[in-house]
Amino acid sequence: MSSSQPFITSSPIVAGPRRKSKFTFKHLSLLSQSSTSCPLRVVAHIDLDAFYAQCEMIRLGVAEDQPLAVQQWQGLIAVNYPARSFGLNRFIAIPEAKKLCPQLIMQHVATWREGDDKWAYRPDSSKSINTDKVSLDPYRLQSRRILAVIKETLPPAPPQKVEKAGIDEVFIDLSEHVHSILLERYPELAGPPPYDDPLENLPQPPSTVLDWKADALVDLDSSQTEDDDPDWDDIVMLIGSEIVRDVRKAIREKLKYTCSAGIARNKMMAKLGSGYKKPNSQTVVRNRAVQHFLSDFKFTKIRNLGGKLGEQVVSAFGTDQLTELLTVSLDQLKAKVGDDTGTWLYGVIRGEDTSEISPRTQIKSMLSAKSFRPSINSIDQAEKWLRIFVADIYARLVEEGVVENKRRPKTMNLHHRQGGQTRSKQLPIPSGRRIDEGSLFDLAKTLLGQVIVDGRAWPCANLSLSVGGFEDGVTGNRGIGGFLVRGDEAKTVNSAQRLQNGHDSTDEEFAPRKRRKVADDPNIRRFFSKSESTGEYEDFDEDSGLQTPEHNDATDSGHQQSSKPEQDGRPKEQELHQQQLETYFCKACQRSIPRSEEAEHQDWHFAKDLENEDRHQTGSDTIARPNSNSVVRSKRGGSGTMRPGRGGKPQTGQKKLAFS
DNA sequence: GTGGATGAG
DNA sequence: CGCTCATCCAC
Repeated sequence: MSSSQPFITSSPIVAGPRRKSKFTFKHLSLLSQSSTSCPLRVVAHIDLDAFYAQCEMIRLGVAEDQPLAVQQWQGLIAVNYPARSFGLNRFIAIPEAKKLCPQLIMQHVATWREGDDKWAYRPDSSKSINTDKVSLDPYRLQSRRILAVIKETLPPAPPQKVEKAGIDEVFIDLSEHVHSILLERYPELAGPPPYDDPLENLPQPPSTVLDWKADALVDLDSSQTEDDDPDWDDIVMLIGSEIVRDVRKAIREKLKYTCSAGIARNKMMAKLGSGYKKPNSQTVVRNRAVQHFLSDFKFTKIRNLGGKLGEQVVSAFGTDQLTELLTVSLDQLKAKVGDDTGTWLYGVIRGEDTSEISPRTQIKSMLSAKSFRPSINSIDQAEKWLRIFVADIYARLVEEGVVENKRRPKTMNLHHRQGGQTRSKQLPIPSGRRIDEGSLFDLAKTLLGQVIVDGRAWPCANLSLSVGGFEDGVTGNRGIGGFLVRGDEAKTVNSAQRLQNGHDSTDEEFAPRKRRKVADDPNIRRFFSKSESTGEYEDFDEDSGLQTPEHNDATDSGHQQSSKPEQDGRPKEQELHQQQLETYFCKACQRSIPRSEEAEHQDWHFAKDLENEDRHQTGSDTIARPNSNSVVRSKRGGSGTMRPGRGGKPQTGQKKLAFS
């Protein structure tokens, strides 16, 4: 804990130049609404340290100071921090890595293998590139567990503004939470503004020492040191930092993972902040430090400027230094990259970013793909891989709650690459019918046929299968029996859609399912439990949609077994079948329940699950709607802020009114 | 809605 | 690097 020095110290407040805060009661109100244009906004970015490597360390029970890397075929895809101190990184060749760090532990990722119906960690996987495809499922599972801990650590009040930005990172909008803590702590802010004028400035904060604990603080520009008194924007950052510290602590204590975090006024700055000091540290970027902090970066490090757009800007202005771009006028920027992108760029290099934290934690598509080292040359070969892709995707669909009709993908897509050419075809997944491996595989085969009809399809260097267009299943939760169904377009459930006894079977309906909604993720309870799939393409029994082939319960301790890196015999098929008749497998509990107790058990869940809805966000709709990144800030003159266009082509930004 | 491209991790 | 995911755009 090399704590850094507090940056803001007490100022004895004698006839300060300013008796009032520069923020107003209106700003405070905007904070409570998580307005993206609020100057007191607090956003956090949390990033797991070398995530895949940590997953493997924890799974295998490797000591924290042991160098470990995660291997995929002949490359490394993650390197933990102890290993990095030997000079290792992701792009280093394996013999090189061993030379630099002889004690390096290398763990290959889990793989799917033809003829097997589960992914597994296999001792020979790195030599099996021709028969295996990698599975990231273990990491997805861990990611869900972590997300769940984050959510349960934060106030429950829906909507929780947590955005999953990747398998190992999230953004959190802390504004509302910070606001409530602020009012508790400083009751003088709670009253109505003087003269009931929201534009009245807030009182100045008490000039106490701000205790930043162990947080890293971004240095101030030397030109800014005079304006020393803490204002409310400093206080809210401090509160945000305390919250984030609690979240990180919970992740650490409950799941053993370390992470780094950034706390700042918006997503961009929070993200830059989380990368400032790693591993296992958090960094506060106070508003007064933004410019100085940014000046150290190449603008190509900023999100959306890492690719062709960034290159375009570099070549247009002959520099990759952010500071130099600051001297470029808005009009010049617009002239080079278009109006919208130019406007976006002008703001972003000044630390402005009004993009929303969209409280979405669920994926929109899933994909299973493989590059073929020697290319493949026949339909036969292609179909073998399709079989594996389908098994992979189906297992993940099960995790998504698809068999319980919680969510459902609408389309399937097949991509095919031959040489430089990539072509794809897509088809709707027939509605009204249960999704199973057999139907998915048939669809995939159809797509394959469509892709290879015209033109040369061989040799094929890459195939990828994806499903997408997920629709929410039933989200409602009324109904004494807990029986719910969903029509194709039903987004919510009302009494008319509710069935008496759970088995109406119009052709257009999916098989009605009992409700079994678990917070977000039924699978998070089991550490590295394998996802299931039958491996065969037979239908489930119509009334046993909830059941899954039994897991091997031997490792189910709710926690990792450091002793068992490798898996694990699974039940024999016959036993499986027998078991399925007498029990059903409750994914929420991760255990088998006797048929006789099924109804009661379901009802118990039903009653239990009336909390967390991740669905409809009412949104802070005063300003912007979910997914709209664009909010106009009208500080003076009011310039629009928009997303950058793609490929240098600006896209229309939508404008929303702001305050002030 | 479809298919390609860009971008991030 | 190889694999996943998301978003946007022209059609």
